[in-house]
Amino acid sequence: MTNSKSDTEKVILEAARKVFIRKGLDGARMQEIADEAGINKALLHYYFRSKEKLFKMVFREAMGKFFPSMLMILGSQDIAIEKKVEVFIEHYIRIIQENPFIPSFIIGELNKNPGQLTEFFVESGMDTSRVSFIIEEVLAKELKISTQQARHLVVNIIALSVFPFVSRPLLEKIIFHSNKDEFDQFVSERKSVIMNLIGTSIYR
Amino acid sequence: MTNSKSDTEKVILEAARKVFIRKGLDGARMQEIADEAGINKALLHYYFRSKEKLFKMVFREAMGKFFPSMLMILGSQDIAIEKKVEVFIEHYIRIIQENPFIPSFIIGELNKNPGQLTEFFVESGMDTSRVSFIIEEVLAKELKISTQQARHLVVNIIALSVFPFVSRPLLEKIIFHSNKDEFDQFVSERKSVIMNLIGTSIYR
DNA sequence: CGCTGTTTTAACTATATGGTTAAACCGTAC
DNA sequence: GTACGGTTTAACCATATAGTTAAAACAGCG
Repeated sequence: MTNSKSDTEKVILEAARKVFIRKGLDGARMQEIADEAGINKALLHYYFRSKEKLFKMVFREAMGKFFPSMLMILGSQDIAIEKKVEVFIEHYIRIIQENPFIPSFIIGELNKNPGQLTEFFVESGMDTSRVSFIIEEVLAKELKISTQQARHLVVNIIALSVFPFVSRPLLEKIIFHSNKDEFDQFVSERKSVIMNLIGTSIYR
Repeated sequence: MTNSKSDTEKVILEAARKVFIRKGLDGARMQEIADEAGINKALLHYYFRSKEKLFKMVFREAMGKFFPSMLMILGSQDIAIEKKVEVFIEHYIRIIQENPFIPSFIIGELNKNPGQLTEFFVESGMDTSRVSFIIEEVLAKELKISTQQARHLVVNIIALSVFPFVSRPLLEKIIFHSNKDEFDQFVSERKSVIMNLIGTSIYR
């Protein structure tokens, strides 16, 4: 058996992450998570009380991989805005590549339970006024564009970065004829494609 | 009771569409679909055999809303390519606005069962070689760009069109402070933002 | 060692779920 | 009216599921 309480919690969380992210809340089974963790199912309840509480932790953690660091990059004061956008794109694509299933997981679960899941995330400390500040006072000001244009910019970057991953099964099948190497090549080009596209809109 | 077999099938399909698209395969309950349809649950099995078969029909139908018409628009021979891209973007955004939950549904379900769901769609008649033809022989040729660039273009258009909808709960909360009117205003601007962005990359 | 608190286990529970069954009902044709 | 095939219903069923329970096992301390 594991050495201590914190190890068991960790083992459970790791297993839950794997299972929830691929199966979603409804599709995941507590026994499956227990099997993945190599523990007795009753421990899930002992440590986390319920399936939903366990899911909440995994969901918040998943969200937390994507948003806070974006604030840090765009909010930093010692880099030129164009460079910040570049680093942001680079960073974003890298995070997605390291966690390719998380965007689909978030999108799918949000569709099923938008209200509560958004609250889970906001509760976790997401500072929405900080986001607005970054968009209005940093992006818009430094790029000399309107707040709304800055919003569009952020959404465009995220959209262009995320989409190939969330639609991967389809793109591979339909456009790349199940050729994974070609798809991977396509993905490796995304950074420069996005930079060019976004770059022209910033400089225009 | 309904008048005939075809009415009962229709009523079931409509109810199943509503429930599956919001709850997904695992989250939807057969009793819930029966309640939504106002029929006895056993009829679901009588007409459609199983939950999965019913889901398959709904999934294929949902996919069918998004892809075939894109081929028609881009494949038509009597419009200038730039106009075709414009009509494509316009059409795509309109379809999404009319079916705002479908993209999230597709993305979420694909994450859970990529192999089989992709097959469901391909089985339904999606002509992947026709897609390649459109990308290579129409888009790439007419725009005088490489096949790979044409692929990026299609993915960019879809990404920019779809993303605000799949991330709506979050965007509304984080960027628009739950102001639905502002979000709707933002969405209404997407067409022109996307056209400008894509337009500059086409003409560059 | 005994005690206490914590962790883990195996068995159990109440309820839900997708699916089945048999009979009742309906519409049509003779 | 009867017979027949198709549709619908209410009850039922086998299994799965999240969660509970009580006891065993463990760890640390005096």
